[in-house]
Amino acid sequence: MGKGLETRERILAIAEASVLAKGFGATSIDEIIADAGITKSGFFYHFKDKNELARAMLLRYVRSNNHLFDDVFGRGTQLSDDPLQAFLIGLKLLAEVMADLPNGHPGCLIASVCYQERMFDREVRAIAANSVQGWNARFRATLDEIAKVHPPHEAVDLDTVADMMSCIVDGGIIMSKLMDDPRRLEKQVLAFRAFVKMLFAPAPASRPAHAVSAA
Amino acid sequence: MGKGLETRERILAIAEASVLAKGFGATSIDEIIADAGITKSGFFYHFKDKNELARAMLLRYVRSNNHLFDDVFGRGTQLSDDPLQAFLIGLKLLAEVMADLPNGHPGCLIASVCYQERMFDREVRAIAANSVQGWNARFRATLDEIAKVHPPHEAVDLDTVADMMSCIVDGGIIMSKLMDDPRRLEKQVLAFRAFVKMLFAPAPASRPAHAVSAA
DNA sequence: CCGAAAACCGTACTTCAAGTACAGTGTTTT
DNA sequence: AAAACACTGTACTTGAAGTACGGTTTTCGG
Repeated sequence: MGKGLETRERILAIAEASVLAKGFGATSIDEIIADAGITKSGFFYHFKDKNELARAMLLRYVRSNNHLFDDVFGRGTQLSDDPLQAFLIGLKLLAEVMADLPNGHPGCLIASVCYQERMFDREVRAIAANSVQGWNARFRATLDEIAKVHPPHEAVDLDTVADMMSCIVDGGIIMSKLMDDPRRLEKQVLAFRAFVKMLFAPAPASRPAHAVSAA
Repeated sequence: MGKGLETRERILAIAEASVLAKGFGATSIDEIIADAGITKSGFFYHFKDKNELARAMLLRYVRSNNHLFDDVFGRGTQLSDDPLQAFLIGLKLLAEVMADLPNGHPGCLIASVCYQERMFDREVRAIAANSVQGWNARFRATLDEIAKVHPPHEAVDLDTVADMMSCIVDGGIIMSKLMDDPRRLEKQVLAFRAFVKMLFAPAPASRPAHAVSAA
């Protein structure tokens, strides 16, 4: 990585942390440059204004999230030929990754943008919307594969189940941040996993409906 | 309502809309007072600073949300003696309310605070955390009632299922705002409803496991 | 090793919002 | 009629966003 890209990356990382902690409007350029050890001129050399910073931050975030999903669900398909088992393995791995973040999940930039939409131009909002749409389509395709082999037990819309994945993660992040308990997010992902399992897994004949109680 | 309270309420409503659209840090007092038709002095007569405004906004939001929950789930218990059916009715009503909001759900102030935590003092963050904790406890109690009558089919942690309710709503709000489609939120609530149903409802003997396909 | 492009630094400035301070005014309540 | 309430008006300080632009150092291909 060249020196220019390195500085740019440092700015983006610092800005992301600040935006997730204080919001975009309250993130000051003076603070960013102080943390990055550069001057204001240096900042504006890399980004012509705050909107360009936002665009770059978002693209960076989306790329890293895509890598994460490729990683965990790719591993899932390596470990099982059954699409349902592969997805369940991927969800378990995802939950583990979420739980292993040292200070908990720092937050979802997409959600942050969503709650400050009027601060951004159309392009930034489009990046956010398209990314989520892409993730939903990805999960929808996975669910289709599963449904081909394991017809669902309940007549639910698979698009909605695919959406649910993103909703659970975003909601789980909020919950875990609010309660200052990283494990809340892990548990939500595992609860979604249980939902998928209940929806598609063949009913085990050995376990009658009333045998298990969690109360 | 006295004249003072009326102005105060007007300020809070305008501020809430602005915070949900732009974030707390980017919400300017000048804009609020312009919309409210008062002067800056008038604003500071009601709230000594922005943190006091945040505190009042949050309390207002929590109260109105509590009323909504009391309303829909209260109606549910009126309409059925079975705790599961009552909860399912409440969820259906909640989904309807969410879908009937004219411009979609404006956003969750708790989530907004969560994504701008460093902007607020400890008290504001405590209000947010306690409120969600309260809702979780409420849903947990409901689930306990249900589990007494209908033992769950899967060994899931009921605290996590209770959390899931808030997660789905917050995630659904983000999703529907992002996609500019209010029905996304409604569908998420109904999907959670399907989850609860699958978890507790007695398996209908008339419908074998492989009879339904949504693909 | 040299020159040009890249990657900055320094200074000065304008604009705008947050928040403070405080004196004054009309209205309502007791 | 007095006091409390609900504001208005003016003036100020502080700080961040963003502009402008000239100067300096570092890097890298030829």
